[in-house]
Amino acid sequence: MQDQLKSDAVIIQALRNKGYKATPQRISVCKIALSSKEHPSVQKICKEVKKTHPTVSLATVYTTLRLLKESSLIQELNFPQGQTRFDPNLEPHINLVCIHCGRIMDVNDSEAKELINKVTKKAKFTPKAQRIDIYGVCQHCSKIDNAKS
Amino acid sequence: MQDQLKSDAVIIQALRNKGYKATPQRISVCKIALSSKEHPSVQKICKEVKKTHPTVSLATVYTTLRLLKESSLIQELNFPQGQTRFDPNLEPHINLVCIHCGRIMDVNDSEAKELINKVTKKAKFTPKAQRIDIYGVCQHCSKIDNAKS
DNA sequence: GTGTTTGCAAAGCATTTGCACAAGT
DNA sequence: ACTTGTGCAAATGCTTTGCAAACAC
Repeated sequence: MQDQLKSDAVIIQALRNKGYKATPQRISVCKIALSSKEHPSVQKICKEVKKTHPTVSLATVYTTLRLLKESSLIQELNFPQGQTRFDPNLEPHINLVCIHCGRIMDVNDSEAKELINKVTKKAKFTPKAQRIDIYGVCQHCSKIDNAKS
Repeated sequence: MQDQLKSDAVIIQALRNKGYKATPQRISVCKIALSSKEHPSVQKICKEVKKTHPTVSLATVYTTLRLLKESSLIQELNFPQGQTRFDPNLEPHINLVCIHCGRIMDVNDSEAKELINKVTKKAKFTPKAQRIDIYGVCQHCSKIDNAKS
C-alpha cells in the first residue's frame, strides 16, 4: 500500500512538534494517510491500522485525520454518497477519478499550477488550496468494457 | 437569485420528454437548480421553492435533484461536513470557492478545457465530467480582512 | 382511471461527541 | 502525577426510503 513510507521517527517528531502525543495508533494512521498513493477512505485506513493495532476505533482514525487536515498535511476529497477520500498531495495536480473502479490517479502537470496562478491573479482571489478532478473511465476499465462488447 | 430564468414551458417539455410528470414542485426545483448561479445547497433550494409551494418537502427536493443529476443536467459538488452544492454549469470551468463567505464563483477559461483534453489523452482516460476548485479568500472577503487589521 | 409523485415520518449512514479508562510525557 | 488520547456507545445531521393520500396525464 505504501511506496514511500515515512519512518516512525519522522512522524513521531512531527507530532510532538505540534504538541500532540505520539501514540502507536496515531503513528500508524499518519503513516498510512501520508504515504499512501491510493487516496484511501476512512474505512480503508482503519482496516489497515487494525492489522497492527486491532483495537483501534473509527473515532481515533477520524480524530487523527482531522489533526492532519488542520495541520495542512492532507486534503479531504468529498464525493457523493458520503464517500470521503484523503490525499497527501497538496501541490496543484490532477485527480483522474475512475467512475468504474473508483481508483484515483494523480497527474502532476505544471500547466495546472500556471492555470491556477493566472486565474486567481485575474480574479484577485487569494488561493490556499485546490482540487482538480476529472471523472471518467480509466484505461484499465475501458479495456474490460471493450472486451465485453 | 435567477438571472437566466428558464421558462416553465421549456422545463415542462424537458421533464415530459424524459418520461417524468411535470408537477409544480418539480418545475420549481428545476427552475432554481438550472438557473441559479449561486451553486445553491439543498436547504437553499428548498427554502426558495417554499416561497411558491409552502408544503414542499425536502424529500421531493432531493428526488428532483437526483433526476437532474441522472439526466446530466446538474453536477453535485460535495464539500466537508456534508455540505453539498449544485452546479448547472457542466462545461469545464473553474470554481473559486471562498472559505470565508462560502460563495462559489465560476470562471470560464478555455485553458481548463485544453488542460483536460491534454491530460486525458496522454493517460488514455475517457473523460465524462470534471471539477476544478480553487479554495481561498475572495476579493470581497480579503478587503474586509484588511480593513479589520 | 392508472400509475406516478408528494409529504410525512422513520430508517440509514458517515461523522462527531461524551465519558470512563488507559497511556504518553 | 498530569494531561491527553483511546474506544465504546450514544448523538448528530444529511440523505434515502416506505407508505397512504393526492395529483398528473
